[in-house]
Amino acid sequence: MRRGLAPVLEGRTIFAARLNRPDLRWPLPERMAERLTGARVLRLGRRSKYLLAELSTGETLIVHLGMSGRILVSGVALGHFVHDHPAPQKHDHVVFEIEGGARITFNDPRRFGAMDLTATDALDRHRLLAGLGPEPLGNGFHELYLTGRLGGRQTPIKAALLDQRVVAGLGNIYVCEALHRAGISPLRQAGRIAAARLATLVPAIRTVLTEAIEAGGSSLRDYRQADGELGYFQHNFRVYGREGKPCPTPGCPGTIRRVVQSGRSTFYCPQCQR
DNA sequence: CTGCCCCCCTGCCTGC
DNA sequence: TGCAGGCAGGGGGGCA
Repeated sequence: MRRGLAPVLEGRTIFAARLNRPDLRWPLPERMAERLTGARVLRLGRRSKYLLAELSTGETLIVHLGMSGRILVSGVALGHFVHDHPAPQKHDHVVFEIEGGARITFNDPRRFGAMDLTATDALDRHRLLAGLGPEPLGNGFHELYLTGRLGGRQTPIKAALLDQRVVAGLGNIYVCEALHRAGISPLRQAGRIAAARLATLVPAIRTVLTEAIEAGGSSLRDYRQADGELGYFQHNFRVYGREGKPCPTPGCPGTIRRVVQSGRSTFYCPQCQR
């Protein structure tokens, strides 16, 4: 999402912001439209699943897509196509008009998404960002860190990896996929994973994320890239959503199972994940 | 602090 | 055709 939006946002001024309702998951920030209008986007960053638009006003706009959120760019050339402004859709909650003709529309049927505005120099202390663990693709995420962080924990590894304080930015799909690649059962207690297996988990997580980003993400129902195109990593899922299908691990006779852990679906192969 | 459970909300699909 | 129930890429908050 960040990669798709950066070219149309970075260095550009926000000409207008239209709020079609006062809240998403939480109330939108006080006077949000006024605080954004006329601001230039210096840089579009990301931390965990939060998009961070650093503004010339000294504030940063924080955006989270929740489960069903989409951000759509129209009115400018993206790749080979000029995407005309589409007809307004139900659940278009926030619309930005950008210098250069781009329109950025935030659409979110379930409204689990969120936006906030906060002083850039206090960004690290923002309540949504303060407790986050290391970035899985960054230097702070490695075997030693993981061993230390998971040591003694009784919770299943699946739940631990979904805990954003342990590692930031992993969701249900990518945790399932990474555990399968590492040969670790999602049911296994986090504190009781052999060091050798934990060592494979770090590269497994990195590989899954890198491949998924390269594929433009995973489109199941709602997700679209910034240009409206579908992501296609869903075609590379090895376990997610594949209950009853044969395990794709070469030589593995297993069948993918679905179980529920802390209220979320887990998909795994009981044969090759231990 | 840990682990668990509920909740926020809409839409879509299945089965009866 | 209608309706109930289950499910969905997240994550805050309350509870024991």
